Amino acid sequence: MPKNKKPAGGRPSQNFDPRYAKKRAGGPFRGNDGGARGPRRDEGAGRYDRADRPARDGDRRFDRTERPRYDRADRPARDGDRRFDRTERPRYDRTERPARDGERRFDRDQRPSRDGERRFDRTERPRYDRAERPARDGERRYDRPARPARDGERPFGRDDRPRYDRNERPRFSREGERRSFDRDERPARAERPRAEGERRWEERRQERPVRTQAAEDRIDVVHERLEAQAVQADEVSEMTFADLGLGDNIVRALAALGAEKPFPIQASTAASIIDGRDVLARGRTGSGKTIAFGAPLVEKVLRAKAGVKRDFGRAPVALIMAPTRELALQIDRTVQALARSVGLFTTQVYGGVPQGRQVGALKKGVDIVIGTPGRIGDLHRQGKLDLSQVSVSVLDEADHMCELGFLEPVQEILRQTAEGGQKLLFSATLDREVAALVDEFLVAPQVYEVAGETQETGTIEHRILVVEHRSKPEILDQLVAREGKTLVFTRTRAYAEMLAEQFDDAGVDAISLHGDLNQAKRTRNIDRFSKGRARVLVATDVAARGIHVDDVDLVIQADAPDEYKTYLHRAGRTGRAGRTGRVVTLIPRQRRRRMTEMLERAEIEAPFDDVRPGDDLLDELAGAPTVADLTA
DNA sequence: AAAAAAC
Repeated sequence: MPKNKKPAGGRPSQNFDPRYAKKRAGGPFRGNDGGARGPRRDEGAGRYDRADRPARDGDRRFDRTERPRYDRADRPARDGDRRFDRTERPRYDRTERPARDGERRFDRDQRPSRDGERRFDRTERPRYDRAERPARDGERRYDRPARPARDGERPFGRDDRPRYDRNERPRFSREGERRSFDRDERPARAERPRAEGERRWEERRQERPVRTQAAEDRIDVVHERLEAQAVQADEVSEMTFADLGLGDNIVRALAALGAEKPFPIQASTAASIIDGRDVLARGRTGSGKTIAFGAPLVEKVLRAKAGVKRDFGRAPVALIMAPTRELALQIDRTVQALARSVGLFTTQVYGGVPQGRQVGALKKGVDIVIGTPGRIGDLHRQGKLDLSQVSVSVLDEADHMCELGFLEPVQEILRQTAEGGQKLLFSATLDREVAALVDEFLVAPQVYEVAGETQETGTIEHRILVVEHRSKPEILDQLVAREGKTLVFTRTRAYAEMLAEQFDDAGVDAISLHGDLNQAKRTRNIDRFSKGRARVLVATDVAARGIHVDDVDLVIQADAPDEYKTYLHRAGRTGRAGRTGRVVTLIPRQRRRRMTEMLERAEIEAPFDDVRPGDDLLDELAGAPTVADLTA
């Protein structure tokens, strides 16, 4: 029973909801962060706000957000227009000029020190050492418990490594340099007779030992458990959300979100989560993972808080982490709705926006924090986010969060949460990669996947188009000239930007999404695509995972992905929640073999077709996919 | 090699 009877509206966290903040933060500015530093409307509550009053007749209102910022540098120089470029002017250095006659130059260090004069000498000052200062009241110091070294583990310390000596390094020499390579002289690889003992790239790759045997064994245990706990979809098909142990308010909130009946992954994991078990769960893209962890998480936090007053400034007890800001925002939209229904509060903590708002929300007190690792770690280090009370941590896209660059910050954050806290790891491609986290943080995890949930039973049609490199732009133009929503993936940010412009020039409403855009623009663009105001979104892999946009019926991979997991996630932006979708991947001729291997790993069947601009097949593929296409 | 994630 929620202690807090106050309705959710009018409570502080509304101010931190990006949907409300959007108008203020947004703006088609180039190269700044969307004017987010301006005065905030919610700061002086009750102040008269002109924008809030309905417009009077003939009332002209100036809307800052609609006017593009004037950028002098963007305008071509007019004739005789002199532009000053700071970088080109050499710095004026007084000391380099010869002293003029009779000029006295003052050099402090040369002059004998005057009586009683204190001179500052860096070397005399003792170094400030945090560890030597007695801990302040309530200050928590992180001290990693000394743990015996694991087998084969090298303790960290630079001293045992021999110093790098420049002079011992063999000299670089151009002698005996390889003859320059001539493309045309060499026969194509397939035809070229194999030299004696030659192993080709694919074979070499297969032979390469990837991990030590110990690591392999440990990982296999995880993998086997994954297989062992598969839940049959029909076993749980009769369940309702109430049967799973969720309270009335949450069940009603779920219905309002359009979730009337639990999907298999939701039905199978809920009981374990509410029980407080550690959970690993794999569920196909679009199978409802957010609700699968979100609803039981809210239920659990609610039970833990039963009878406890919601104190001002209370520390969060649950943490959800995601790999991108957009995904964190999207998760919050679902979890916040569930949490509010029972009087709990959530806040988002992610980068690219000023901290103030997030810190303000934390100061008031929240129960569930949702965000990305960078800012969460940052606020924690600044002492603005107390993680010590977090007893449930969720990692969405867990395998991705274990990749290079993500793993360490994630580990560091999890180490700051309450000892023995519950951990939930979710992903559509949950695999051995999560072993690093499982080993350190999970205790006897329950592992779930839904039996029979394979790509073959999915609702997505896959096609591979083999194209000439030079005809790629035209082919893409032909594919995106269509009615439905199209999501185009590229490998780089620059190409995403370029394609969006190309489509725009061709008269197709296209926008981009990638890490070179400021957060205001990112949020605005994905919002425009969701609402259908732009029918084509060209994105990097920032949009590959987890992002849900209704009714995307065509995914185009302008660049093929490098990894089968990336293929599955990108493809999973369509065909969600049982709807049909189509994925078209463009590859150059020489990539056929690699593509075939990738599809095998992903367990996807897809026909290959050679296409040229203007081919009827392109128009066909641009049309809406039907169920018949899937069975064909 | 690129993308993501902090200022």
